[in-house]
Amino acid sequence: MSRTRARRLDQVYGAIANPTRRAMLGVLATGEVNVGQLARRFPVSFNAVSKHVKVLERAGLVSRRVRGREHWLRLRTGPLHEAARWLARQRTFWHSRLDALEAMLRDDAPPSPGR
Amino acid sequence: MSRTRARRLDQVYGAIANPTRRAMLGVLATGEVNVGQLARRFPVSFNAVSKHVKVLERAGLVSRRVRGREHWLRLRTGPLHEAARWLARQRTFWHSRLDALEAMLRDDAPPSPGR
DNA sequence: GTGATATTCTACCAATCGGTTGAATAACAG
DNA sequence: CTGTTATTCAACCGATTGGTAGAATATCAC
Repeated sequence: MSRTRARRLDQVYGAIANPTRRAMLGVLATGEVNVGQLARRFPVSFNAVSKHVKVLERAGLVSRRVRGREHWLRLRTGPLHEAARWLARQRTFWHSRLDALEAMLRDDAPPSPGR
Repeated sequence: MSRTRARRLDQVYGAIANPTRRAMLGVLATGEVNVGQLARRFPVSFNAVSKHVKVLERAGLVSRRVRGREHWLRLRTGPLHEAARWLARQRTFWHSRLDALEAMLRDDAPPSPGR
């Protein structure tokens, strides 16, 4: 995996690791909103929301269009596709590996059938 | 979404937001390894690896079986399935919402075809 | 027992995070 | 121009993070 792709994954997973930001993406999915509208939906300060938006923006999950004094935010699904694809790929890879391993252990020497 | 499920998502996404930990999961997929074997594969101190393992463990991605003085680690795919499923569900939901929105804007008043 | 090995625990550090408040900037409304 | 509104910027705070080093603990090998 390329360095830049890895960092993008860091940023996307880091962004959605926060419940407030996950909820923000949900709001963004209903259409473009500006920062103030977004802030009114969350029990934190305007400035905190502004910071969260910047995190989402840095991860490429949100784009910003400045229209007068208002900043309109738009959900970008590209990075989500990437993140989902990486997860799915790794998941199946890991699963097949573990299945093979389990089969091997079953034939050979079960160490502790635990869990 | 339940509180505990949300926190589990926080932990899983937080865990895989780190490239070293993602790589560790890759190693774990090849079978059980103990902490020392894992540490030898990464250019950080043994203690740093021990900490990373604890993060993965707290996220439910790794289980530990103590055998004498060695701690054997095993990849747990359950939380990964959950995380992937959540991402896939949200992704399609957001996408359909955005498609509907785009269609509406196309019929009504294109604000700026942007991107 | 002694010594080596595997691991965690404790303490520390600098950086980041999620939050706040207050000031600065810029655009609208009169 | 004045004032209000929308937003960022700057500074601060306490908690967390990713890393280190050293001490403590427990197991193995002799």
